Amino acid sequence: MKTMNELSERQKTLLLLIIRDHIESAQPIGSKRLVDHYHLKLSSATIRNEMSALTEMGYLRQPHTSAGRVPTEEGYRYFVSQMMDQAVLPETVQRTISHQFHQSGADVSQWMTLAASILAHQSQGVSVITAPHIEQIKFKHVELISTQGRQVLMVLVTVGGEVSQQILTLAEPVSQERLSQTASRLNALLAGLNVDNISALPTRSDALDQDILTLIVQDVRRSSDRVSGEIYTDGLSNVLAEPEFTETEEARRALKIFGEPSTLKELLDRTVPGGNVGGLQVLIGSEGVWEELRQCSMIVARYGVPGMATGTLGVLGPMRMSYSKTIPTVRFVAGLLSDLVNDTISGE
Amino acid sequence: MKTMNELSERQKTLLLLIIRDHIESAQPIGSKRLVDHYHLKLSSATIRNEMSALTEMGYLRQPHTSAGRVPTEEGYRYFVSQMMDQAVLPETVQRTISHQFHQSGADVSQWMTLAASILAHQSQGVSVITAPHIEQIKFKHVELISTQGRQVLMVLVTVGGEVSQQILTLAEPVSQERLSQTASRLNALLAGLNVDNISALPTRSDALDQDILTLIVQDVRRSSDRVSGEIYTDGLSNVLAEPEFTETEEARRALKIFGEPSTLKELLDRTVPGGNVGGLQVLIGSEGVWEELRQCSMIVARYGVPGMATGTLGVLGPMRMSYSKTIPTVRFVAGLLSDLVNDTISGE
DNA sequence: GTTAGCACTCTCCACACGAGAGTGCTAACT
DNA sequence: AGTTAGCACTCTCGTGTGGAGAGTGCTAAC
Repeated sequence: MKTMNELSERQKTLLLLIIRDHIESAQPIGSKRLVDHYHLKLSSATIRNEMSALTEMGYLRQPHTSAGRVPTEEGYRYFVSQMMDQAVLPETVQRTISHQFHQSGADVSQWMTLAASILAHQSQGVSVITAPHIEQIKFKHVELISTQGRQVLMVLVTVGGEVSQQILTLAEPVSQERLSQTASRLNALLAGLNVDNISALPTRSDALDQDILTLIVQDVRRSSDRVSGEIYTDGLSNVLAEPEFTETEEARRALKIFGEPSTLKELLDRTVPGGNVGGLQVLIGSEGVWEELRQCSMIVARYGVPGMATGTLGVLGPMRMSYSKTIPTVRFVAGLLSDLVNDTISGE
Repeated sequence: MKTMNELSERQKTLLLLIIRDHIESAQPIGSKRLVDHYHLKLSSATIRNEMSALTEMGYLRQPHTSAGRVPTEEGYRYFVSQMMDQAVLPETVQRTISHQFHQSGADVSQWMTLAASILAHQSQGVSVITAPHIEQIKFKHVELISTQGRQVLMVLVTVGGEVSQQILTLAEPVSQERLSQTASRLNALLAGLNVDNISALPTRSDALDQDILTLIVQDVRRSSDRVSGEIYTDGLSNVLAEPEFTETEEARRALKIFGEPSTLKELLDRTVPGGNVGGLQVLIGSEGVWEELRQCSMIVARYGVPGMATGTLGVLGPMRMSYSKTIPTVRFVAGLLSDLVNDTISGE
């Protein structure tokens, strides 16, 4: 295959046409079909010549000698690079989506669920989102609540509004009053500090204060270390509807990945190690990091406020997915979520 | 079919043997196969006669004239009723499972994930668990934390240790100091009360106190109304491995239900409306409430402390699932979770 | 009551065969 | 030189046919 980049104008149109048609119909596209459907001013023979050339160049492929053409990974890549910038979500859709977000509560988990649902529905693929994760965690508030005997519930709030809770078991029972005093002392001491600041503090004289302080550091450090937040997903059943997954073997392999949230999470983590917010990444076929997903494509983006709180969202689908719809949707939703994160971080 | 309950001893053994074999092999069982595998002191002809009788009685079925026999729903039901009480999880497995729980953190969500994973793994089916849900919610503690401008984070703790958080937007900015005062007044006032008690309280003179109070009632009421807690699931890919789901149409329908957490939740809610803790329910085939799950069976149990906090756990699999392994596992895990819930409610 | 024997039925698999779709090539046309 | 019509060729897919194999039910003998 000669990868010379000299696609004639006609070859370009033809290639895009073929890919578009194949994305819709899921079938190999033949020369006759092309002339029939789109009234081109060319004969099928001419088109055959061009198709032959495109095949030679590596953009198309024949499943077998007497079938139509199917795009190769290279073909899809060209297709995506062509429509990448110009693809825009229709006004009406944009407004519908925004509307849904404004109707939903101000709760992060509701946003995530909604975003996952919208992405899955629009793209007819599987959507995956990680909750926004605070990158530089700053302490805001701690609360100690005695529950039963030596058990104490510690609620830790960070500047971004993330809340983590943990049940501690103390060496001996402590009154709620003393717990409250400890909490208020620590609140005064730690306000606005990050992990490193806190670790650098001198040891406290009060034993209880010091114990709690240690636990706080542990907890904050733990959530700093996590690469991403909780995971949300939707649209699993979409993928089973696609004809490329009729062979059960294929479906089984894909399901193994789509189905288990833990795998999906790892997939996202692996895929966008340090991607920039705003950028959109389109991984086609074997470009992806996962062996089992050779047949699939993935569109991922990071959202949030860099340096503060970011998350990842993406859509996973067959290589033959509707890029022209999915790409702008992912882009739009990422923007929307970024705005929401920005609002909650910096007040309104 | 005559449903006379007069199974001879020999028919009983034969029926159980056939079902056990079919659960393992997933294939219709013929008379010859039976004599070969299990060295019975009978000829294939005699077995054929008995099989014919069992078919007549509705316990077995022939997929087609010249195939072996396959259990009917009735057959499975008989099978389950026979092994229900005697099936016990091996000591070693029990210990392994307990061990895993003791190794994990003291966090509810970790317990759930672990339980789901264990169930799925042991049963080779799809596991579903709802987090323990407090039935009679009692107020324990509220905390108000000013975040940015008019936004306030409200953290609400109930007696069971459940924590809910919510972001409020007040009419005007309020100092952290005033928020803390309001919180401590409300904490003194509401300690140990349930929704109805709180609703019955006279209106507070302080406007801010009253506003927050109203929000607390709303929040508590909302979580009281939910039938069950958050849902956890695992083992989706197991089900795709089963031969009965090789026909894609079948698989697709099942996936539509297994795949979306919301559907699973509804399924559980519908299935165990008022089941008692400790009891185990086995739903075989069309006994279930879901049309699409005619081919499936479900084993569900409730766990927790009745009247306080309960949840549901279950395993969904093909009708041909390994009941003898799954039933005791579900029972054991339910007991384990009940103990854990009991511990966190009543201290240790 | 049990068993051996046998005819019968039905599935499954392999193979062949024709229809259909699509191609590549050549030769003629503009 | 680029485009087109025509044609032979190739490959898939659906259908049909014909054993081989498995399992049954029945009958007659033990």
